[in-house]
Amino acid sequence: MRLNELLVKIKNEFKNSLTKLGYFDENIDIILEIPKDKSNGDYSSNIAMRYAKIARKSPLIIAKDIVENFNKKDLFITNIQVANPGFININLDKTFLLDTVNEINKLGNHFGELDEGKGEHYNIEFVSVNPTGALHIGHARGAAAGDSLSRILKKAGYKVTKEYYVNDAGNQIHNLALSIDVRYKQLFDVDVEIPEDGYNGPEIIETAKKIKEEYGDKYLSEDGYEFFRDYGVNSLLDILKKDLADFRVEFDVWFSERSLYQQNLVEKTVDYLKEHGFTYENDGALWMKSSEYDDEKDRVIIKSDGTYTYITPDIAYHKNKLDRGYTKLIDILGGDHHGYINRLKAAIEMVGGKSDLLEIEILQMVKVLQNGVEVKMSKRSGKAITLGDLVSEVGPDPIRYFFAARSLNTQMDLDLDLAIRQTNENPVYYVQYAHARINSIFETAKTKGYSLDNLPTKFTTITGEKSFALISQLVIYPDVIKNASDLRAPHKLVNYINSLATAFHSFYNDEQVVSTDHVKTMERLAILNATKIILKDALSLIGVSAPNKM
RNA sequence: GUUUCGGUAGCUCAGCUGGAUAGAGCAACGCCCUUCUAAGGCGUCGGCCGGGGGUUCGAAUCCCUCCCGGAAUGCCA
Repeated sequence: MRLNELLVKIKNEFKNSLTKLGYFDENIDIILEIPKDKSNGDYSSNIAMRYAKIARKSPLIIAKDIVENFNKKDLFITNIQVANPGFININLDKTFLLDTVNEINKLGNHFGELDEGKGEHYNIEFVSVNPTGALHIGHARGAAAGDSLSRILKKAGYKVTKEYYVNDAGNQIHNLALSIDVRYKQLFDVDVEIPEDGYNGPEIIETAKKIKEEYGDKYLSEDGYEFFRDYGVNSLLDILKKDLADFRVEFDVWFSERSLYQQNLVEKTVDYLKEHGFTYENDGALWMKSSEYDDEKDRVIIKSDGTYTYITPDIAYHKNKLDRGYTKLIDILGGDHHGYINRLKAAIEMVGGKSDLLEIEILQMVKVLQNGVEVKMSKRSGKAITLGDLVSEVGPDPIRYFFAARSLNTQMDLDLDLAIRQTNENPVYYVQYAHARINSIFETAKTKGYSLDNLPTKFTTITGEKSFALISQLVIYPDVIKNASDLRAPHKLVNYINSLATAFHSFYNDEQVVSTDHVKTMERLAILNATKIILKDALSLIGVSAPNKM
């Protein structure tokens, strides 16, 4: 029997006991939680306190009554008792927990997979940075968050499509083309300057150089605007893809904004809005009535000069996503986009979707510090610290871990000096070290003639407090997945990984694993094998590697 | 002004779907390597949980209000 089944049975027995007492009320959930302090038992219920009002008795008396009517038979309960001010604390037969070790060793990295998303297909859009320059550190947070969240949702049983919306049409691409044009001409000593809204990043110069190498001075004499634009988009997209891949972030779909125009989807969407009476003209522009759907005001979708605003193709894009049949759209956007939420949701409703089909997760800004001073990130100026540089310097692990460790809606400071430092000040090494240490124990065991092939499934020598502290961490892994998935909170997983690593390190200092006692050694190896599986799997969900050696 | 995120240990942050003495990492200090990796363990120090009201048996957590900081408030993207 699995732990979850046992907990359900225990809850049922609480229900029985309450029914016998004549208190039971369906509206009050019976909750079992794991107390912070182990001396309060393995599980604890506040049920007596919650019934105090209904029963009109003191929680302590109710708790006593519940316990007296509680039938412990076949519930693996070694102790059940009442504590002030009315908690009911339960201790489970410790050996029961050991079954989870067997389950992990049997299922491997499939342990913790849930069945939450039956029939659901999520589309999760993130990064979606314009292809006008390299990714900088600020963008890395979105990449890390979206990717980690996707992995967690998949683990929880959801079907997930990761998507990047490529803004390859519109004004910024126009500026990109002009910027490349200037850089190209400068390579031939033509006296031209980057326009005011142009891009100054080194990638632009690199792109111009590549064009010069391949095509020589061809575009000095003929107009290269369209060529520069298309070449630039492709070239910069390649850079983005590589930087993301190095950061262990891959996308299933790269969706081109321009493809919307090619299929007339933007025009059709505008027509749809017009036909359904969601628009009106004013001051020579076309407005949508978003204020009728929780947006603070109406928004222009066709400017008086006849061009679209930023949101117009984006509405067509989101309609397209809905048409593709996803059951939920998750957009991960930067903190500067929060004013965008309501107008996009309004638009979703106008094109026929329910507003809760679209879920927008806002990432707060990252303040980057170097030598204790804030560094401003700007793609226009080209002065930003790029993700690619950072990853090639320290690898993806510290950065992925750092971003995953914070909840999405906290404004965080990134201390570059600390991120780069490869010492114990950097918390990622603490958890990776746990994994490497386990592997090292396995190596030692092998040289002493032990094999991991036939791990024991019965345990007779596991008694230490640290052992059970470690095992109880393993046991809750599926709950952590569910929680992180439900709350869209990758950092919950990081907290867990940390606790697991702590439990292991503590165990390590307390128990000698490899010894001449065959039974003791094999049983400990079995627990560590399970620990290693979970550590590695949990780290993989946040895109961090689990090295065997450090 | 409005919207929104935040204010918890010296620093960076968890805890916020109400629970038992408020946690972690780093920093500081002290112990622990003839035995599986000391990037480790164990311990000490450190807190009006921004202020004030309220709800509750119980509030860092929920409600109201005020203060402080960031972000957004474009026919930019």
